[in-house]
Amino acid sequence: MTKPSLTERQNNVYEYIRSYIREHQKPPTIAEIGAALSIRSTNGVHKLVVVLERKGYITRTPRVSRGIALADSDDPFALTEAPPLLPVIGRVRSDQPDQLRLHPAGALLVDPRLLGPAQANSCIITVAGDDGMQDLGIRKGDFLIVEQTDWQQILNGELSAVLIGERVIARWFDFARNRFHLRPSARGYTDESFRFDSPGCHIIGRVLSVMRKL
Amino acid sequence: MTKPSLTERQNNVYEYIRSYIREHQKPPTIAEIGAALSIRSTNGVHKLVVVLERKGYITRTPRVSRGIALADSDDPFALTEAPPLLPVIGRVRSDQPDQLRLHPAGALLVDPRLLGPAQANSCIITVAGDDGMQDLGIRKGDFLIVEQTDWQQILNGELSAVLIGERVIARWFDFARNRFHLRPSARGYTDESFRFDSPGCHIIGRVLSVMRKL
DNA sequence: AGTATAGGTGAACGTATTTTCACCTACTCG
DNA sequence: CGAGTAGGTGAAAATACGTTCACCTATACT
Repeated sequence: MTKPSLTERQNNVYEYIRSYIREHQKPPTIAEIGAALSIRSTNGVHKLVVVLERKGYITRTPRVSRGIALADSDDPFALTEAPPLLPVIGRVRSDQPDQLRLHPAGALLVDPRLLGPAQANSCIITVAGDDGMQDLGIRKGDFLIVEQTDWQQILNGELSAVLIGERVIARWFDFARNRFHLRPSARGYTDESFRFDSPGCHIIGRVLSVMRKL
Repeated sequence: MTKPSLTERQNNVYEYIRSYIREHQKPPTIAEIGAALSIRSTNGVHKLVVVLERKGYITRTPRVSRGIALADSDDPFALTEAPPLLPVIGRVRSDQPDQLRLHPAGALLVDPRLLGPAQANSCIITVAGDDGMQDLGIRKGDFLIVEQTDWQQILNGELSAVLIGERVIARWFDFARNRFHLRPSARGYTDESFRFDSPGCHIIGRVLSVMRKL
């Protein structure tokens, strides 16, 4: 898919945007482009920028300052293929599961292959809160890559991440007769079950991968 | 030149800025930081950001939108530095340990923090060849991030990756009386020991982290 | 008890930035 | 010629964004 060619003036703008991003690590404002190319009216720049977007050279976020991004996927300065940086979830109360993505305790870079078919923007990282899945090789403190899903989408027998109280635990998932049954794999832990609408228990999603720093 | 330490909240802000830049190729606005960390007043964010600047973690351009930049040029998340892509080692014979980095079976992107202080270019990824460290949560098939080192640099009691025959296994390392003692953690596996110059056994290095795709 | 520090709220203010409007100039093409 | 396109000026409107002010709540320290 080859893009429409640019006029000389359009190319000037495009090249300036690239060089500005390389130098400043952020896109220029409309006015900055104008100053660099001696265009006195921001409107003149605006029109050029609109054309660049229509021709597919850049993308823009309306009404956002510095809302220009390079579209060119094989451009070394574009944000293409930025490896997924997943938020590591800190302490969250199970009665506020919607705050899961807030208060991230940090973020970890992961290889997209650890996510399988899941979309990176629906994945988060939690910390295993107990040793209930020790026989599976999951230990307390391990990082769990979790695909956030509705509990309806988790199949019986899949490994799920569950928020109980303020901690996240991994368990085999089993839904029957209006109740979750959460089965551990380790001796010393017992099955627990909750009503699907229980306030003390929130199914976060499917566990995709495990990481541990020794 | 070590910087003053950050409070938890300050660190939240700093990490968010880093991840935002990584994802969007431009710094966040004050309001965006607030939204992400559930700070309703831009002033609350502003104060945190001012502290980050005073402590030397970021630099700012006054009154300019998205005027935040990471100060730390050797920051692992700076755009200039590519995230480490470690080779995944395929089958290698223990009598040819120097071919470890040849014929990689692939490569995985890892977060530099999983490496700890180790240099990325001395690290490789191997696949655990047995369940001898099951009690440590390492199972056959797991990816092991290994810092390649001389066996002399491994301390007794550290977890080592060892090439025996054609497979890599993880074991507790113990050197005494001119012999390696390799201790498993799982029942059903027995200690093995080798002379330090034994041809059938090659110490690859220290195990830093474990990853597993479920 | 008194004080300092970290972290907030909510509202106001001023500037930065994008967007739009009316109108202009030069060039190309049928 | 008449119409369309590219690129512009200048000004005004509409937000986005950074900064500041007054005041509040914890927690730690002396």
